Amino acid sequence: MGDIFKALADPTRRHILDELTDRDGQTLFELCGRLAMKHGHASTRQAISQHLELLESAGLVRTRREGRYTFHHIDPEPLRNLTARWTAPQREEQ
Amino acid sequence: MGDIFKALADPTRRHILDELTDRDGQTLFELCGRLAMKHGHASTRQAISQHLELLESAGLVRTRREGRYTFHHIDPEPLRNLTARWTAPQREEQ
DNA sequence: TTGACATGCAAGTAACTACTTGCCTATCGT
DNA sequence: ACGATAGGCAAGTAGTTACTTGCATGTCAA
Repeated sequence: MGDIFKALADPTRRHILDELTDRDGQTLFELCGRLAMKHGHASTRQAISQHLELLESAGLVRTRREGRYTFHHIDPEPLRNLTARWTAPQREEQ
Repeated sequence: MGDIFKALADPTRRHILDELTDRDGQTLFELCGRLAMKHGHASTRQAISQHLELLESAGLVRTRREGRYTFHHIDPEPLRNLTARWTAPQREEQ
Protein backbone atom coordinates (compact mmCIF):
# COMPACT_ATOMS: atom_id res chain seq x y z
CA MET A 1 0.00 0.00 0.00
CA GLY A 2 2.59 2.52 1.07
CA ASP A 3 4.94 0.91 -1.41
CA ILE A 4 2.95 2.52 -4.20
CA PHE A 5 3.45 6.01 -2.81
CA LYS A 6 7.12 5.33 -2.23
CA ALA A 7 7.45 4.13 -5.79
CA LEU A 8 5.84 7.30 -7.08
CA ALA A 9 7.97 9.53 -4.87
CA ASP A 10 10.98 9.32 -7.19
CA PRO A 11 11.05 11.41 -10.37
CA THR A 12 12.99 8.79 -12.33
CA ARG A 13 10.36 6.17 -11.55
CA ARG A 14 7.60 8.56 -12.62
CA HIS A 15 9.46 9.11 -15.90
CA ILE A 16 9.62 5.34 -16.35
CA LEU A 17 5.88 5.12 -15.89
CA ASP A 18 5.47 7.96 -18.37
CA GLU A 19 7.57 6.07 -20.87
CA LEU A 20 5.66 2.84 -20.39
CA THR A 21 2.39 4.71 -20.73
CA ASP A 22 3.63 6.18 -23.98
CA ARG A 23 4.91 2.84 -25.24
CA ASP A 24 4.19 -0.28 -23.23
CA GLY A 25 6.36 -3.39 -23.18
CA GLN A 26 9.81 -1.84 -23.46
CA THR A 27 13.03 -3.59 -22.62
CA LEU A 28 15.57 -2.25 -20.16
CA PHE A 29 17.88 -0.86 -22.85
CA GLU A 30 14.97 0.67 -24.71
CA LEU A 31 13.89 2.46 -21.56
CA CYS A 32 17.41 3.67 -20.83
CA GLY A 33 17.71 5.18 -24.28
CA ARG A 34 14.35 6.89 -24.29
CA LEU A 35 14.79 8.22 -20.77
CA ALA A 36 18.14 9.71 -21.74
CA MET A 37 16.66 11.32 -24.82
CA LYS A 38 13.37 12.63 -23.55
CA HIS A 39 14.15 13.47 -19.95
CA GLY A 40 17.89 14.03 -20.03
CA HIS A 41 18.45 11.14 -17.66
CA ALA A 42 22.08 10.10 -17.54
CA SER A 43 21.36 7.13 -15.30
CA THR A 44 23.14 3.86 -15.84
CA ARG A 45 21.41 0.65 -16.82
CA GLN A 46 21.66 -0.72 -13.30
CA ALA A 47 19.99 2.32 -11.82
CA ILE A 48 17.01 1.94 -14.13
CA SER A 49 16.94 -1.79 -13.44
CA GLN A 50 16.69 -1.20 -9.72
CA HIS A 51 13.91 1.31 -10.23
CA LEU A 52 12.05 -1.26 -12.29
CA GLU A 53 12.45 -3.83 -9.51
CA LEU A 54 10.93 -1.40 -7.06
CA LEU A 55 8.08 -0.57 -9.41
CA GLU A 56 7.43 -4.28 -9.88
CA SER A 57 7.39 -4.97 -6.13
CA ALA A 58 4.89 -2.13 -5.81
CA GLY A 59 2.67 -3.85 -8.36
CA LEU A 60 2.89 -1.05 -10.90
CA VAL A 61 5.01 -2.88 -13.46
CA ARG A 62 4.83 -6.48 -14.63
CA THR A 63 7.71 -8.30 -16.28
CA ARG A 64 7.55 -10.79 -19.13
CA ARG A 65 10.70 -12.71 -20.04
CA GLU A 66 11.15 -13.86 -23.61
CA GLY A 67 14.50 -15.27 -24.62
CA ARG A 68 17.13 -12.75 -23.68
CA TYR A 69 14.64 -9.90 -23.66
CA THR A 70 12.63 -8.76 -20.67
CA PHE A 71 9.60 -6.66 -21.52
CA HIS A 72 8.13 -4.34 -18.95
CA HIS A 73 4.44 -3.62 -18.83
CA ILE A 74 2.73 -0.94 -16.77
CA ASP A 75 -0.17 -1.95 -14.56
CA PRO A 76 -2.07 1.22 -13.68
CA GLU A 77 -4.72 -0.64 -11.71
CA PRO A 78 -3.21 0.06 -8.25
CA LEU A 79 -3.26 3.77 -9.09
CA ARG A 80 -7.02 3.98 -9.42
CA ASN A 81 -8.73 5.62 -6.47
CA LEU A 82 -5.38 5.80 -4.72
CA THR A 83 -6.18 9.10 -3.03
CA ALA A 84 -9.92 8.53 -2.71
CA ARG A 85 -9.71 8.22 1.07
CA TRP A 86 -8.84 11.92 1.26
CA THR A 87 -10.74 13.36 -1.69
CA ALA A 88 -14.00 11.46 -1.35
CA PRO A 89 -16.62 12.42 1.20
CA GLN A 90 -16.41 8.91 2.64
CA ARG A 91 -13.09 8.05 4.20
CA GLU A 92 -11.58 4.61 4.22
CA GLU A 93 -8.59 4.23 6.51
CA GLN A 94 -6.02 1.53 6.08
CA MET B 1 4.50 18.25 -8.13
CA GLY B 2 6.84 15.55 -6.94
CA ASP B 3 6.57 17.07 -3.50
CA ILE B 4 3.05 15.69 -3.26
CA PHE B 5 4.20 12.13 -3.88
CA LYS B 6 7.05 12.55 -1.44
CA ALA B 7 4.63 13.84 1.14
CA LEU B 8 2.38 10.82 0.65
CA ALA B 9 5.28 8.37 0.78
CA ASP B 10 5.47 8.46 4.58
CA PRO B 11 2.94 6.47 6.65
CA THR B 12 2.88 9.02 9.45
CA ARG B 13 1.96 11.79 7.04
CA ARG B 14 -0.78 9.65 5.54
CA HIS B 15 -2.14 9.07 9.04
CA ILE B 16 -2.10 12.83 9.59
CA LEU B 17 -4.15 13.29 6.44
CA ASP B 18 -6.49 10.56 7.66
CA GLU B 19 -6.92 12.39 10.92
CA LEU B 20 -7.55 15.73 9.26
CA THR B 21 -10.04 14.10 6.93
CA ASP B 22 -11.81 12.65 9.94
CA ARG B 23 -11.74 15.95 11.82
CA ASP B 24 -10.45 19.03 10.06
CA GLY B 25 -8.79 21.97 11.78
CA GLN B 26 -6.90 20.20 14.53
CA THR B 27 -4.06 21.71 16.50
CA LEU B 28 -0.64 20.13 16.79
CA PHE B 29 -1.29 18.68 20.25
CA GLU B 30 -4.68 17.40 19.20
CA LEU B 31 -3.11 15.59 16.29
CA CYS B 32 -0.38 14.12 18.47
CA GLY B 33 -2.90 12.71 20.88
CA ARG B 34 -5.19 11.23 18.28
CA LEU B 35 -2.32 9.75 16.29
CA ALA B 36 -1.02 8.07 19.43
CA MET B 37 -4.42 6.68 20.26
CA LYS B 38 -5.65 5.53 16.88
CA HIS B 39 -2.47 4.51 15.13
CA GLY B 40 -0.16 3.71 18.02
CA HIS B 41 2.21 6.48 16.99
CA ALA B 42 4.69 7.28 19.72
CA SER B 43 6.14 10.21 17.81
CA THR B 44 7.09 13.39 19.61
CA ARG B 45 5.46 16.74 19.00
CA GLN B 46 8.41 17.97 16.96
CA ALA B 47 8.24 14.98 14.64
CA ILE B 48 4.59 15.65 13.88
CA SER B 49 5.34 19.34 13.49
CA GLN B 50 7.97 18.64 10.87
CA HIS B 51 5.60 16.35 9.03
CA LEU B 52 3.02 19.12 9.01
CA GLU B 53 5.57 21.55 7.59
CA LEU B 54 6.29 19.15 4.77
CA LEU B 55 2.60 18.60 4.10
CA GLU B 56 2.10 22.35 4.02
CA SER B 57 4.96 22.92 1.59
CA ALA B 58 3.40 20.25 -0.61
CA GLY B 59 0.15 22.19 -0.59
CA LEU B 60 -1.84 19.48 1.12
CA VAL B 61 -2.29 21.25 4.46
CA ARG B 62 -3.05 24.89 5.19
CA THR B 63 -2.35 26.55 8.50
CA ARG B 64 -4.45 29.13 10.29
CA ARG B 65 -3.03 30.88 13.34
CA GLU B 66 -5.41 32.10 16.02
CA GLY B 67 -3.96 33.30 19.30
CA ARG B 68 -1.70 30.60 20.63
CA TYR B 69 -3.44 27.94 18.62
CA THR B 70 -2.51 26.84 15.12
CA PHE B 71 -5.23 24.98 13.28
CA HIS B 72 -4.36 22.68 10.43
CA HIS B 73 -6.70 22.19 7.51
CA ILE B 74 -6.41 19.59 4.81
CA ASP B 75 -6.54 20.72 1.18
CA PRO B 76 -7.32 17.66 -0.92
CA GLU B 77 -7.39 19.62 -4.16
CA PRO B 78 -3.83 18.70 -5.27
CA LEU B 79 -4.77 15.04 -4.86
CA ARG B 80 -7.45 15.10 -7.52
CA ASN B 81 -6.40 13.49 -10.80
CA LEU B 82 -2.93 13.02 -9.38
CA THR B 83 -2.39 9.73 -11.19
CA ALA B 84 -4.50 10.55 -14.22
CA ARG B 85 -1.47 10.71 -16.50
CA TRP B 86 -1.02 6.95 -16.07
CA THR B 87 -4.58 5.76 -15.66
CA ALA B 88 -6.29 7.89 -18.30
CA PRO B 89 -6.08 7.07 -21.99
CA GLN B 90 -4.60 10.51 -22.61
CA ARG B 91 -1.25 11.08 -21.01
CA GLU B 92 0.03 14.42 -19.78
CA GLU B 93 3.72 14.49 -18.97
CA GLN B 94 5.28 17.00 -16.66
C1' DT C 1 31.39 -22.70 -30.33
C1' DT C 2 32.68 -18.18 -29.97
C1' DG C 3 31.64 -13.46 -29.45
C1' DA C 4 28.27 -10.00 -28.81
C1' DC C 5 24.17 -8.67 -26.65
C1' DA C 6 20.62 -8.29 -22.75
C1' DT C 7 20.29 -8.76 -18.17
C1' DG C 8 21.09 -10.10 -13.16
C1' DC C 9 23.63 -10.02 -8.66
C1' DA C 10 26.03 -7.87 -4.88
C1' DA C 11 28.85 -4.83 -2.24
C1' DG C 12 30.15 -0.07 -1.43
C1' DT C 13 29.28 5.08 -1.23
C1' DA C 14 27.16 9.53 -0.94
C1' DA C 15 23.10 11.95 -0.11
C1' DC C 16 18.78 12.26 1.97
C1' DT C 17 15.13 11.64 5.58
C1' DA C 18 12.78 10.89 9.92
C1' DC C 19 13.51 11.58 14.43
C1' DT C 20 15.40 13.27 18.69
C1' DT C 21 17.19 16.67 21.95
C1' DG C 22 17.59 21.13 23.90
C1' DC C 23 16.34 25.63 24.07
C1' DC C 24 13.54 29.70 22.81
C1' DT C 25 9.19 32.63 21.78
C1' DA C 26 4.43 33.82 22.26
C1' DT C 27 -0.22 33.66 24.23
C1' DC C 28 -3.57 32.98 27.81
C1' DG C 29 -5.66 32.53 32.58
C1' DT C 30 -5.23 33.77 37.30
C1' DA D 1 3.45 39.59 36.59
C1' DC D 2 3.82 34.65 36.79
C1' DG D 3 3.14 30.00 35.56
C1' DA D 4 1.27 27.05 32.25
C1' DT D 5 0.13 26.04 27.64
C1' DA D 6 0.98 25.90 22.45
C1' DG D 7 4.26 26.12 19.32
C1' DG D 8 8.87 27.27 16.78
C1' DC D 9 14.02 26.85 15.76
C1' DA D 10 18.18 24.41 15.01
C1' DA D 11 21.82 21.05 15.36
C1' DG D 12 22.92 16.19 15.67
C1' DT D 13 22.11 11.13 14.67
C1' DA D 14 20.58 6.71 12.89
C1' DG D 15 18.48 4.60 9.19
C1' DT D 16 17.18 4.65 4.40
C1' DT D 17 17.75 5.34 -0.53
C1' DA D 18 19.63 6.18 -5.15
C1' DC D 19 23.47 5.28 -7.55
C1' DT D 20 27.83 3.29 -8.96
C1' DT D 21 31.23 -0.33 -9.85
C1' DG D 22 32.61 -4.90 -10.94
C1' DC D 23 31.58 -9.34 -12.10
C1' DA D 24 28.49 -13.25 -13.41
C1' DT D 25 24.66 -15.52 -16.12
C1' DG D 26 22.00 -16.54 -20.01
C1' DT D 27 20.64 -16.06 -25.00
C1' DC D 28 21.34 -15.62 -29.84
C1' DA D 29 23.69 -15.15 -34.47
C1' DA D 30 27.40 -16.48 -37.44
